Amino acid sequence: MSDLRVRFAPSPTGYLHIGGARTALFNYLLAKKNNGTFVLRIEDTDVERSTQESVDAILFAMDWLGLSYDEGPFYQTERFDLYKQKVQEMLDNGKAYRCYCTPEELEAKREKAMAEGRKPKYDGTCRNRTDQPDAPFVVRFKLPEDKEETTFNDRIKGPITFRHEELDDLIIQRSDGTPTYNFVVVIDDAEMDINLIIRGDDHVNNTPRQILLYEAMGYAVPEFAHVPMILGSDKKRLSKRHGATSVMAYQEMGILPEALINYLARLGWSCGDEEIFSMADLIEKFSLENVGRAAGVFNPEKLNWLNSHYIKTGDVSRLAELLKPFLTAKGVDFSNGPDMAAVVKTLQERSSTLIEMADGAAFYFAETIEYDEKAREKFLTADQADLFAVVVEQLEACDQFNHDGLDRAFAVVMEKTGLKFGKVAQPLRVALTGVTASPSIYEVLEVLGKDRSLRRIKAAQQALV
RNA sequence: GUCCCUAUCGUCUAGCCUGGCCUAGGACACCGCCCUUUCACGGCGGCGACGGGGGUUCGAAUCCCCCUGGGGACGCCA
Repeated sequence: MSDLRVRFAPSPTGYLHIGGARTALFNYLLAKKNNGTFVLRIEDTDVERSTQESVDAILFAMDWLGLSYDEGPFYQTERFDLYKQKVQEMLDNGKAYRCYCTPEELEAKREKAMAEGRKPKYDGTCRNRTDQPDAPFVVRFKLPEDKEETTFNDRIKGPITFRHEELDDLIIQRSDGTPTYNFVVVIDDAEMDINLIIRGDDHVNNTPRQILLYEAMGYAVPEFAHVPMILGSDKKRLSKRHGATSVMAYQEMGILPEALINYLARLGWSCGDEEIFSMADLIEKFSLENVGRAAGVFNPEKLNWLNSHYIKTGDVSRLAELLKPFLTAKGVDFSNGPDMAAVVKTLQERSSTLIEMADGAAFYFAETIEYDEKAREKFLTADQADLFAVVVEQLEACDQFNHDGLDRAFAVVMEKTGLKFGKVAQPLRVALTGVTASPSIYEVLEVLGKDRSLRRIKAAQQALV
């Protein structure tokens, strides 16, 4: 096989969908694995619905995911001359014809066919007409009649055969003169030397006609690999009502790109019992042979689990940077707070998203602690006065505000008060964080630092109920 | 409706091609126990599937057929 050339060809009519991201990922992976070329092409022949904002959003999302392309982005709207020329050639050599049927007529026939239980197909009304009325027309591809069926060997699904009687003469040029998807996709994939087309399952029905178009235009037919769709929890095609479908929505939810990549790759593909894959692992191990043939249900819990894994094992300073926008979004001013990296370290094992981490980190930066009412009633009571007095005394005397130093200080506190550590820790936790769940007390004290910690404890002494 | 695809725990899946190693393995979720200064992490254990029916075979999750379920397509969208 010649050098592998694959492509991702989104239509810019919205954000990058996670289904699209997955087919982009599979293309990218295979290209990298085989030292091939990954082409990005923007399918914007539907000028009505295509927008520059969508193009930007898609490019941005691909960049966030780390899916870089080797060629492109190519825009189909910039290639209309080529398509025009191809349409003319088709017309000239009798492989296409003008059709003057109106959309209304076609719609009526479609409905009639459906009602009668037949597959709606164009009936060929204009197929053999020779006149050229002065009326709007579309150009249709004349379905070749020399074969009864078309078969292709899908790299994922195996051999698939369509009887030509299921097909009809498809429109390759609209009445406004613009070319249609099924036509340009063939021209572009052929002209860009794409030899393996990896795309969504929903395109298998288009494949036989596209193959016929390749043949009609004298192009080599590429290989196809149709990846199954992603479904929602009700096994319906994944859509907004199942939750977020946009790649960038996951970023906003505090998901790391490597977690999304890992999740998307494992949805419908596997490698033994392995679950954790870096991009490098995927490039090394991915193969079409191990892609499943059935549609898969999107499972946010597993994505979250992967995300918690990547947060747990992620680089601290990177996470610190990623966390900042989430803190800002919460209205947390971290300009004078404790060291962000130190904060992150205490939260890595207890956060499954950056949102959770931001929630857990907010108390570090608070000017004054707002106590959870229940926590205050339980732990900041007047009978804790003696305990807090001893704690303040010992922490003020503590000259090493780290684990060992604090351990020595609290040994004294426990001895003087006769309390077990648990009885000391909880009231102190509420004093320092306002709530009953937080990173360990030593970590909190150390990250907060001596001054900030003492200020909070003293404030709590004033707030005892 | 017609055509195409598809079918292992609730979900993602291993196993299927090259039948016996499968009293079907892993992961998420869930439950329990342990660890423990809280919450988590972690460790251990549990729950839980070959859609149904026919074949072929000494033997089928694995091969064949039918049924059923699910998805997709049927556009002057892509």
